[in-house]
Amino acid sequence: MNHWLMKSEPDAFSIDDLKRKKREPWDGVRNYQARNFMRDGMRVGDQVFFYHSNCAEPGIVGIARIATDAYPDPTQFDPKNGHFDAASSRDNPRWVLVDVAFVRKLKRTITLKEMQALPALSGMALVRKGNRLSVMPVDAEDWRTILALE
DNA sequence: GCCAACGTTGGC
DNA sequence: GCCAACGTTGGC
Repeated sequence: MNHWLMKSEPDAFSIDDLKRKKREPWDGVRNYQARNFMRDGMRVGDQVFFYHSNCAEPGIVGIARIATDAYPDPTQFDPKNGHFDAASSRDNPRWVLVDVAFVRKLKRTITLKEMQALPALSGMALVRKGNRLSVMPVDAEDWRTILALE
């Protein structure tokens, strides 16, 4: 079982949105590294930290679960969609997504600030300066360390 | 294949 | 809203 972290801007899609909808296609990822993690790394049942970015208190707010294998992201084919990619085709889709299912909210937000302050997490991609990846793996040990903060 | 210009991400 | 970091694009 692998562990992951996925970022979302709460103004666009928050942990409460996922709780309400129970399950959601994680569309709009347009970064090759993030895509490759979804396509090649994720397996159904993997656990995910749901992270709120670009907001007043960035941090991990909940846990989700990978509900499907990767499949083509339909938004890349829709010219009216903000994530449309004219260079992609249905025969050879460039972008994929996975469905993500709600598991639970954390009792509190584990903030980016406190994770940055923990020496045990200094190796985590999330806390490295300039990190912009929206989908990333989380070590089993880091996963436990973070959950213990809750 | 280099690299400048440009666009985006995301913390602050 | 600012800006640092970083990915992508495209001219050469």
